[in-house]
Amino acid sequence: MSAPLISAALVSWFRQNGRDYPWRQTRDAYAILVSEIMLQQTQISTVLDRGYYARWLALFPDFATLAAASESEILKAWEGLGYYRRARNLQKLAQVVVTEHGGVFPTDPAAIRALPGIGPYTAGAISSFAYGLAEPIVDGNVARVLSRLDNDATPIDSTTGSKRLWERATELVQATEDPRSLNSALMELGQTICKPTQPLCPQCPVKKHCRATDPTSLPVKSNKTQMTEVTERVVFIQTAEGVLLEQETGARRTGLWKLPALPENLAASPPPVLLKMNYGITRYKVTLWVHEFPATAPQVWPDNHRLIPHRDLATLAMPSPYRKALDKLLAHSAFTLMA
DNA sequence: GAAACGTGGCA
DNA sequence: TTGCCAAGTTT
Repeated sequence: MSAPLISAALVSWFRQNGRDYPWRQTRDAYAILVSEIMLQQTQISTVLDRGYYARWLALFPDFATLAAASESEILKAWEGLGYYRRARNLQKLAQVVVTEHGGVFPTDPAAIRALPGIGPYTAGAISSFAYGLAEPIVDGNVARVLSRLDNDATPIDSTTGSKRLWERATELVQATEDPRSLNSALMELGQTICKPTQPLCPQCPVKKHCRATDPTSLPVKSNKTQMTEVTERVVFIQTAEGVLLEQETGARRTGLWKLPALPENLAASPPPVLLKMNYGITRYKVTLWVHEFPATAPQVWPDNHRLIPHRDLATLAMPSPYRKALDKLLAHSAFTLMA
């Protein structure tokens, strides 16, 4: 369909209705990059209202500072945002920019795409937002908008569907003199008008061009991963000196701290329960049991276990469920008052 | 190409 | 309370 007309209507709409976010007040590639990585699979309100974005830029104002930071500083600044690999990759990226690009972020889309943690969406976003290049973007919002516009029920997570979306996004962004506004408009339209459950079609700037007969039935997604229930048992061990924590070493939340796992030899007859919590992580529904640990059962803890002084607890990076559990446990603890 | 990877908000 | 969704990338 008529890409120039659709693009023009979107750009015009965005210029009048676009919201004023911090990352739209700058063309600094670093500041825009940080926003794009933080916002992956994460709501704007989380990033802004909880201070992550401003705090990160204050702690790590440029590539050189971020490249030289410690892993613990980075993880602490990211604590609560989830998908912690994003933070690691962001630092790797900063180190690559410093060592291989002379400290200057590349302007070539292919070079941007090659950086760690940068996929097709983020490469297009930075290319257009920071440099004004006519590079396409397809995120969850854009996929919804485009599939409705074309009334296309091809699953957006299929190869065919994805290819089609990127072609359409390319067509639209190349049909305007203002790629920055066009890409912003596509996302913001999905966010404010072309919403998942209650689209505001009467207010839509491209309703004349929209073929959707049943907007809420789109987009179609094929993959549905099954949730699995799991039980997790940990222990709360506290002395006057501090709390015993375990640093994760696996492939997931490596480097983050948690309550120590209940030793295998006690799993058969677990000690009394102090706290029970439910939380979800990716495809798992976890029931977390926090157990007492019998003083009569001395234990040699592996090397990744440390007795953390009370005053240092807040400086460590912990995944949200453990942070919440620890806060509750300490609220009822006599030692806390002494810390 | 499927699965893994966090978390908070909302219907 | 449960399920789905939100500016995706990596393996």
